[in-house]
Amino acid sequence: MSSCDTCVVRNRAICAGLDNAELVTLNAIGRRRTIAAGEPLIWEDDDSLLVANVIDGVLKLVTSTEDGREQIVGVAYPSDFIGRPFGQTTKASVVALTEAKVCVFARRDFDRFAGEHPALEHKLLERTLAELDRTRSWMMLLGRKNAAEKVATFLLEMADRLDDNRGCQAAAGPATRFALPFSRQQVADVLGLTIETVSRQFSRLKADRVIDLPSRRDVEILDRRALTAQAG
Amino acid sequence: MSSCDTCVVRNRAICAGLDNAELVTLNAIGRRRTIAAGEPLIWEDDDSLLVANVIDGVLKLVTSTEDGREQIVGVAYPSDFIGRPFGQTTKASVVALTEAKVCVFARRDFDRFAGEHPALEHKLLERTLAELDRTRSWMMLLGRKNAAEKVATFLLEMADRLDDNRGCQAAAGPATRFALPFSRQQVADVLGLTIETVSRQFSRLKADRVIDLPSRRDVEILDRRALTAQAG
DNA sequence: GTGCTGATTTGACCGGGATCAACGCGGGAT
DNA sequence: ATCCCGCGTTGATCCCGGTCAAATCAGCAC
Repeated sequence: MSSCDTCVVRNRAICAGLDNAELVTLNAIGRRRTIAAGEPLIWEDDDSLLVANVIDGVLKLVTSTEDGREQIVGVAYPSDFIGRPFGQTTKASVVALTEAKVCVFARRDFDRFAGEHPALEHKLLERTLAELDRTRSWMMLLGRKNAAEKVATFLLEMADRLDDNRGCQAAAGPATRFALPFSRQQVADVLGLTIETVSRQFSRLKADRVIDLPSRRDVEILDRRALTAQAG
Repeated sequence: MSSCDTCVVRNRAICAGLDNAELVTLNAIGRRRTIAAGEPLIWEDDDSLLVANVIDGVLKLVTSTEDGREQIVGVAYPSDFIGRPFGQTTKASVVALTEAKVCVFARRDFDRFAGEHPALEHKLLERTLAELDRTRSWMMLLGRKNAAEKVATFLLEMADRLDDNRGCQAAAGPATRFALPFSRQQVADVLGLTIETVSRQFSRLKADRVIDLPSRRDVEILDRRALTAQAG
């Protein structure tokens, strides 16, 4: 994606308000990095050594119990910020779901830079508050929605988020057809369900002609109204 | 609590780094307010008109579906910040669980003040990041833990948080005996369970001599090790 | 004290989603 | 083409936690 070539400059979300000299400095301390699908970038409960900026691709934030249960607690799309600035340890692993391009900063460097550039901290605060809102509405889903509502809500959010982030161009309304960056197991880990339940809900929605599943990873929303109704 | 008399000055969490003149200005735009138990301060999906600083008491942040299901998505204790700065609408209602003292700011005033005082924004960013971490670990609980694990985790967190916030004095390790600020229904709303299930888990823990329930709102942890084991 | 009211506990039963198991499909290697 | 192998789907059964109902308890007014 040519307009995303430089590491940070094009990231309007983080960089709005920074002047050119500041952007040059920020670029200087960041390092471009490509992560293969399935590769981790940050480990749960590790020292918080790096933070990063997603340029392209999708990553999951995941926590797990000793006995192997996983819960995906967040999903990072292009222009999202990942990692834990101003903190000693990370509380979630970050793993690439697709091949991902990120701009990595040593946390200490980033913290220092941020402390000296209030405009950056302000943007970061706004994003963090928005992420907190999103996370809280996901709690509603996990705690109070049934399997059908969870899957419908998930598909609608997917359509929105994947569209919002189609490269650097302007958004063009929610997508009706898209490639899921998740396996069935990962969908289950997002929704607090099992793989079998997710599969059954997908099959049911397909049988009811609410969605179509042209291939394992592709979804087409046929009846957005019905899907919205089922999201509760 | 005498050392908390002024509205903002004593709130180390938000105000560290502000000089005296700044504190005076911030105090000037805030208004002290007492909320009776059960009274709302902020409504879900409303315009974001005010933000506030908790001085004393406990409040819940709650979202609900049209059909009346509720999920508590956060709990605010003294020194916590509530409301949605830099945003048009609020995504959760805020309701006092106990009588609560808060320092209320018109959001516009607060936003402007924050924009002019990077030290305040920095503190707010740190708190928001910490809250996001806490919220994400709560997602693990909602999505992947069973009823016994949820209740055990809840009691342990309660003991920690209530102790951390005993007035303005220093913490003295997690409490073993405390008054729950929640009704059984509210515990259920935090954990994504029903009131009956919560009650049964409490009864079971009492029968197993892991906790004691001297009265409906009081809890005493008799066997912290066992409780920790059950938290998963 | 009695009676009222709402919260909590306890019991009986049921169902949604988990679990266990078998099967199908599709893409890659050869 | 065939064989794998991992992912996904479908079926059968089970059980945890929800639902409905009744009993009990704690305040509070009088």
